[in-house]
Amino acid sequence: MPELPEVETMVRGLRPVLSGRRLKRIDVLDELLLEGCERADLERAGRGTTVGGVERRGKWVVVRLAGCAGVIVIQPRMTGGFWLVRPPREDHVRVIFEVVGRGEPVWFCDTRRLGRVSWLADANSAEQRFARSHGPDALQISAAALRDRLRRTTRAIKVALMDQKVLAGIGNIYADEVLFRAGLNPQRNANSLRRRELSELHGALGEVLNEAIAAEGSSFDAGYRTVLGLEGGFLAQNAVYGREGEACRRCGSAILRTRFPGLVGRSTYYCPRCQPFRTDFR
DNA sequence: CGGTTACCCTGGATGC
DNA sequence: TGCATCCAGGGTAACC
Repeated sequence: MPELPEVETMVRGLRPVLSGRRLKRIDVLDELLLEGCERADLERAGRGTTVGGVERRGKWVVVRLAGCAGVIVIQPRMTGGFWLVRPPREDHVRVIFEVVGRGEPVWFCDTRRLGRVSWLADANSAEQRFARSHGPDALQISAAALRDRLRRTTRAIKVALMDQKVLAGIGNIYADEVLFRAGLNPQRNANSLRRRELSELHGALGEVLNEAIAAEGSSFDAGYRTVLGLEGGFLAQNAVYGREGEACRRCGSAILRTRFPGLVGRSTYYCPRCQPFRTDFR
């Protein structure tokens, strides 16, 4: 669920509390989330260390530690999130960050424990690790780079958009929203898109992501919340995701929900009229 | 190597 | 009420 807009919202919420501040202590409550480091490594890195900055890389949260203390990388994945107010479920707290001079700690919670937390001794190695598994950030990618990357794959355009190696930051919700905005059927082969369609897609990408960031992301059920425990408002204004059977805001047709090969177990929402599979290539 | 699926996890909803 | 099943979907290992 946390995709680019949700992670960007987390980072913006964490920055004033962590950036330039000194960590007192890190407490790892659930070692299952640790990846590529020991509990002792992470806890040692956090003792008395100043935070140099908090940044987003795709769907990763990167906490840079000052000096040569390395970086902490948090991948919220499905249900991970930060809390600056006491979280509703104490048993879902996985890591606690105590900050010097701040009464309450920063909690990292993760209901389903699919999130990952790691500490890397060297900031450069973290960047390299990210670059090996990710393409350009979805908010930064140029129209030309997007075009080049999409015409190299025969997969469905939605599958390609969600591939972090193609571009970083898009998941199931925003893939559907971006494709609606661009008027493209999610099952179109990525390499079948015309130049104008790719241009539309690039424009839609920036628009949708920026609108979602402005709304502080997408919340439904007991999922994602902002660091203050508030719901993100994007799903009150979105076009298709979660709107099966409801009227398309543009043409009034009923929004459809489907599943298709290449995206096992994942729902795709689209408007059959605004996003026809066949196009007339006017 | 590109494309596709299974699996990791838990809690809430649904069905009998 | 109790129990089984399904669903949510980000990421990666493993497969064809």
